[in-house]
Amino acid sequence: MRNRQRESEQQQFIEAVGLSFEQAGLPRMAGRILGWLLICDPPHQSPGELAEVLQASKGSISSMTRLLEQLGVIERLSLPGERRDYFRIRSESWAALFKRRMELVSNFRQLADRGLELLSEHTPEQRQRLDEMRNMYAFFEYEVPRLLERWEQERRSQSE
Amino acid sequence: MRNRQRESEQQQFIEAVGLSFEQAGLPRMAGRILGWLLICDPPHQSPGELAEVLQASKGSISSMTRLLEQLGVIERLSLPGERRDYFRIRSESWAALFKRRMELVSNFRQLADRGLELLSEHTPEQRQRLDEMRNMYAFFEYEVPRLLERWEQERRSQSE
DNA sequence: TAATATGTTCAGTATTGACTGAACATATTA
DNA sequence: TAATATGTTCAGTCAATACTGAACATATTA
Repeated sequence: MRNRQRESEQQQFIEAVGLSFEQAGLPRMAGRILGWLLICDPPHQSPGELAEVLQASKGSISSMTRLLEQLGVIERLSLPGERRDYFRIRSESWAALFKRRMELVSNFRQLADRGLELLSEHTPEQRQRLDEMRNMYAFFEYEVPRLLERWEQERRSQSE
Repeated sequence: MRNRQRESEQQQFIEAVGLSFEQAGLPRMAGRILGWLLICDPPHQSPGELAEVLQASKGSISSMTRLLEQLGVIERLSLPGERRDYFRIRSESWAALFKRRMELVSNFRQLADRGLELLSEHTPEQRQRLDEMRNMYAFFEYEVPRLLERWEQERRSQSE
């Protein structure tokens, strides 16, 4: 009966996902929820179950699931004949997260443009810093969505 | 004499960069420093000048410039015959920042692998969530460095 | 050597925001 | 209707950390 060991490994995995989420700038508890939803059986869990497994308050589970839902990472699931709600990971979750992150890139490109307006009367040398910033973020702003499309295509052909 | 207006616009730009930096998970003051270094004249500034313009303590300037230096975003500059140090933006700054961010992608791919080990005895259906996560992050872990290379090439050909 | 100019360290403060837990809402069953 | 089961809201707590400011370090000039 290696159940203890297995549970401990699961807990460690959950914490690791939590920490990574925190590094990405999201609340740790949101990461913990996601960590558990990645390995739990069945793959859908009720708020109550989440609170118990993660030893968190119901309030925290409620607000973090709301956040994850808004981010497009999880979805709510209601089963016929059951009054409880469930959450599970959306299949597009990671692409959704990635897209959200890419908004920052667009934001930085806009900042560069704004800076260039400020220096509109200045010499090319003065503007070079902002030109480089702008060019690079514009490049990624254009190319990353294309990369995502390529990924979607590959995924589609994989699942056939 | 529209000097007041100009200064106010500069301050607003600095704050905007600060806020964007904060959204990206870095200290706001680091963003402010970068914001000013993007538009200042001359493009290099001493810690003292930074503290004055940004109305920040010398301590904060000292630790934030250290951080930005470690991140590869700015570099220290000492001019002959001057005892003061200066900071300016590195030309590779944005690529350096971007690469740093991409470490998170690699991290998430590794997490997915770790999860898959935990579910090594489970059915393909059970493992699907983690498979998708792994596949997507592995895709970007591979492709984004290629994109960065393409960018470096374009940049080189631009500056010729 | 003292006086000045410059920069760093670090202990302490202040602020932000994640998280808790109790009160409240809603639905279901008896 | 009361009793139970479930979920949300929100005021308050706590911890992490960005930032300040004073003490300290270092270098330069007189």
